[in-house]
Amino acid sequence: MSASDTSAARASSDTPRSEATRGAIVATAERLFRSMGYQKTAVADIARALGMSPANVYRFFPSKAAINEAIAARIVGALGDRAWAIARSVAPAADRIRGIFRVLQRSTMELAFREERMHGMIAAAMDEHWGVIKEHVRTIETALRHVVMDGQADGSFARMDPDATARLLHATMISFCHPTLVQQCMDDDLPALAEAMAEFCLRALRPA
Amino acid sequence: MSASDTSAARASSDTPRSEATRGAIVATAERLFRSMGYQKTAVADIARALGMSPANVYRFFPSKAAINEAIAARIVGALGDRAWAIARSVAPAADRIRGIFRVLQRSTMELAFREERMHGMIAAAMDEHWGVIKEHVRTIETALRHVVMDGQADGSFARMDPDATARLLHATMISFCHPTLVQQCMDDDLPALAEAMAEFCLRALRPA
DNA sequence: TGGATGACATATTTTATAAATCGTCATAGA
DNA sequence: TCTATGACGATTTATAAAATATGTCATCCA
Repeated sequence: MSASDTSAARASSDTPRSEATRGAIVATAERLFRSMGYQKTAVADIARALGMSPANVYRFFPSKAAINEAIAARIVGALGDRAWAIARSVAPAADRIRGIFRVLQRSTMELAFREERMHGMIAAAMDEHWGVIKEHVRTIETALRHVVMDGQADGSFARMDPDATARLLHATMISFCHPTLVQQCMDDDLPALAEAMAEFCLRALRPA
Repeated sequence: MSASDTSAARASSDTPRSEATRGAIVATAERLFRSMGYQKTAVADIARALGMSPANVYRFFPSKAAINEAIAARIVGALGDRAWAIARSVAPAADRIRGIFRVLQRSTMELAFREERMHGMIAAAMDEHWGVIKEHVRTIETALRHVVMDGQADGSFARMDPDATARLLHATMISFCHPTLVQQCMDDDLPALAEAMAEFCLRALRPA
């Protein structure tokens, strides 16, 4: 659901065949991006790995940037999925907030440590306003709003504007989830900050 | 008080004469940094503008980086001063929190719009962990702690750990005060975010 | 005819080279 | 003696040329 409609070539209408080829391109590109970085891999590299001509890749993606975005969408899509898995769980709303804070912090940190290449790509995506980022922010804020509304419904959260509240919760997460910042604050104890921030936000959310 | 002891040359012990020369160098450097950017101005430019030789500049500063830091210290020092002016005022603690959030947001935004060059320098200072930044963060967090403790003393804030609370408040401000982020989110309504975030934090601070 | 390709024009990146800057030091003037 | 300077090596940065990458198109094959 997350990373399929990223304005792909659509040269051929969405036949299953071309759908599969797009998937193969994305999978191969992701593998190459992991090993050599997205800036160093040429579409010629991707094409060669798939045994096709470079020109043919452009039958399935309108540009290299579109391939970049598709991979970035997979990465942030995984984050969004984890957040939503918690948002939709049956735990108390407060625990779901804690869980989302924790999982997004941990995922971002793992990305930064174990997949520096991908981490750098996401950082670039934010610097350069790639389309996927806006979508991802929306996903996270919607998940947060979902939990906020649940908490309001069962009386554990105060009745503040759900949209505004979700935006604020997301903003508080930026300090330990934004790629640029986690790289700047690598020596800080970000997991502890995330935990403390969740508790702080829950204080703000408690009913009057 | 803010930007004087940034590890200057100290070649000559702090005679008033050399103190004045250091000030002249800083003032000239700042002017040049404003007009042509800190990376494009050579110490030769600074020296020429002052009618002295480049080598002589190094009698007062141990390196170009030290000059950069001195200027950066002036910039962030001004921010810290404004924050402290509010922190020490006699307004209710809650209003002082609001004021600090507002003034830091506005100052950062003005820097980004009206003095792009300096804004870029501060962003670089954060990326590259210049010493001034750690100092500045401490200044801001101490000012926040000051207000938090005042609020706790008069019963308007809950009795949470003042240090941890100050760190959290500062972390929430990052989303609208960090140079990199304000440049990324220039189209967002950051002033409104700052206002809303202040109210949100005050909810967290209110006593049980 | 639908799908793939080699060849090609343009834009970007890499590389090799020249220029400039940073910072040190021995020396000169007050 | 204290302050300032010109000259100098090491390192960075600007520049121009070569190489590579991107994206398009007419052509070719099933």
